[in-house]
Order: sequence, then C-alpha cells, then structure tokens
Amino acid sequence: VSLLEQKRKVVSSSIDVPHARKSEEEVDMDKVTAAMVLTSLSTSPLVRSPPVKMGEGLNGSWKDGGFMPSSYSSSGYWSWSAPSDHSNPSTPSPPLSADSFKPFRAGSLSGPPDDALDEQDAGSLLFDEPIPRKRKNSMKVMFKCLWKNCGKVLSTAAGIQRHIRTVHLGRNCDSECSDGEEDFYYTEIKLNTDSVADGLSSLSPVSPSVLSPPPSFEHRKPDTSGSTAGSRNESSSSTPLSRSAPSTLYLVHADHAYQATAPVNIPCTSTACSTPSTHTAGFTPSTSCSISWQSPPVTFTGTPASPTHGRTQGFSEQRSQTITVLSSPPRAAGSLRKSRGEGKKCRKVYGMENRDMWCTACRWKKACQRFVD
DNA sequence: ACTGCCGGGGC
DNA sequence: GCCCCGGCAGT
Repeated sequence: VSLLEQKRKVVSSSIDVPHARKSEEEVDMDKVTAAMVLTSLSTSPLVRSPPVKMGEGLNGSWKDGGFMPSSYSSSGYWSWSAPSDHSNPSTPSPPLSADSFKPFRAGSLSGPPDDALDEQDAGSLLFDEPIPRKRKNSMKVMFKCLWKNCGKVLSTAAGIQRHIRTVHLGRNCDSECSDGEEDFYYTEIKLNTDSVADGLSSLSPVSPSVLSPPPSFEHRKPDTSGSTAGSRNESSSSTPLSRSAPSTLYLVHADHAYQATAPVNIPCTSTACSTPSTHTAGFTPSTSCSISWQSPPVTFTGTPASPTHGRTQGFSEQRSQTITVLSSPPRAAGSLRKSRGEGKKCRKVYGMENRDMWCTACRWKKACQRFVD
C-alpha cells in the first residue's frame, strides 16, 4: 500500500506540477527567437508569415497536446506541427496536465504575437485573410483569483500566481519553490476588446437567418441578465455584459473541474436570447456556445462558419457547463445523457492495474478530466 | 463484456 | 468536501 501511495505521489507531482516555469520561459524565449529566425530563413515564404493566431482552427492540436499526461515534457508530441510551434515558451510548461486548455491561453498571453504557426496556419494562409488573423490579438487575457472572497484580477499569470502563493497559500519563497498549486486557484478570463461582430459580419456572408436563431444566443433574460457573469466577476466586470459592454466578450475558463472552482458562467447560458437584437449579439454567443459540440473545425478554416470557432477561443473550457445548458433548452431536459465520449480515457489508457495513474475524476468514476473530448 | 460516468451514497 | 461504487447506457 505504501508503495502505491508513494507511487501516486510521484506520479502526480511529475505529471501535474510544472516546476520553475518562470526562468525557463525566459530562456526559452531566446532560444525560440533564435529558432524562429532560423526557421524563417529555411522555410518557404509562404509558411513563415507570422501573424499568430493560435486559436484558429487548431483547437484540436493543442487540445490534444494538453491531454498528454506528460504534456509538460512531451514536446515530441507536437512534432507534427511546425517547429516554430515551440515558440510559445509557456505552452509546454503551463499549469497542469489535466488541464488541456491553459497551455493555449497562457501562450497567448506571455508568448506575445510571436510567430507561432503550424500546418493549419499555413493552410489557412491559402485564404489569406489578414483581417481575421489580427483579431486574435485583440483578446485580452486576465487572470482571476478564485480564492474565496478574493476576486483579484491580474494581467499576468505570474502575477496571479505570486498573489495566490503569498496571500493565500502563505508561501514566501518565490516561484522556484512553488509546486504549481497556485494553478488551481486562478482562472483565466478573456476579454475581447474589439467588436467581434463586425469582424464576423465582414468576414462571413452569413445570412440573417443564421443570426436569428435565438437559442444560440447568450443574452439572458432581462431580469436575470448578467446574474451569472455579472455577479461572479464582481471585481473585473460587474456590469451585465450584454448591455453595457456589448462588444466585450468574456470567456472564462473553469479549468479545474474537480477543484474548488465554482464554474464561472459564460454568457451563453441563454435560454432567453429571444431577440437577435443587434448583430453583435447574434454572433458572439453562437460562437462560444456551439463550438463545444461541434466537430473539429480545423479543416474549415476560411469558410464562413469556422472563423467563428477560431476566434473565440474560449470554448472547450466551458464545455462541461455549457454543454448541458445548451442541450437542454431545445430538447426535453430530462433523460438526455451525454453521449459517451469517444476518446480513450484514463481507464483504458492506463488500465485497471494502473488505477493510480488515472485522473481523479476517473478514479471516482466521474467524467474524465484528463482526456476530455 | 467492456467502458464511461451519473447519481447516490459513506466518511 | 473527498472518495467510492451501483448501475445505466453506449460500444
């Protein structure tokens, strides 16, 4: 038994807790930059146009990457994508392995518009749409402390980690001695500073009919409006987004499903959304909402529909919450059992004999956290 | 039969 | 809260 225990500890620490991310980031930066240069020199002009857009259509890719139990060190896993993919220093190191999303997010933050590209990117270049690309950059990522009664919001992951470490965890040592626990206590909030709508409308020849479907819309009923988002984000945004800040899109990531985090709701809970009031409204929601159950958008880059996906990167995170909400309105809320996810889960991957390697959720026979699909 | 995981426990 | 597991439903 003790052996198992020990094993478990070892495992979890090696898997979930990235150490010393800070310094490595810095160092990597240089390496990456250098690599970048080399890469760009050796690649065809086509491939190397920089405009990052990490989200665009490659959800699948980083998602998968995140799943790897050892995502921290599994750079090899990314081998299929262009080398420059490593340009996001923080991507590999981020938070926990179980959490498949942060990598991307953190990347978009600290790994500034550096030239991250991959095959998809290259592919989408064929369509050469500078506009949608740019848009990515208008997303602001903030980090919010989830500690009870502390709504502190900082703009950097490091900042929020330090905050949590010192204020809540009572550790004084600097990031070096962190075991990564802080990751569990903050979440990322994305806000879109520019109008998503205009981008979309200009981008995609969507017919009005597409806009109108109320169901996809997130605006809540007047009465309940903002109750979720508003009340939860007191610190950063106490305003009902749909009204006062129509162009601001909040995407919150409830990363650690089984941790203390009370899910931060995304605007798209709507049952209401009866009127497609503004086109602005019509869009955002469908974006963040529909995505979750959509099939991999990857191939679609360039079509009217897909840009949507790429753009609002929040999606997968809220899946768990969103999905239920989404599915319920249309159908009889009752007996709808989420269709079984098809990916391999801990149980299958590690087998019964390695039960201690499963994610907690799997161990508890709950929806797998590690291999979310 | 196997697998994922919901719902409902026990502590 | 954490943890377990009966049992259902999809494969």
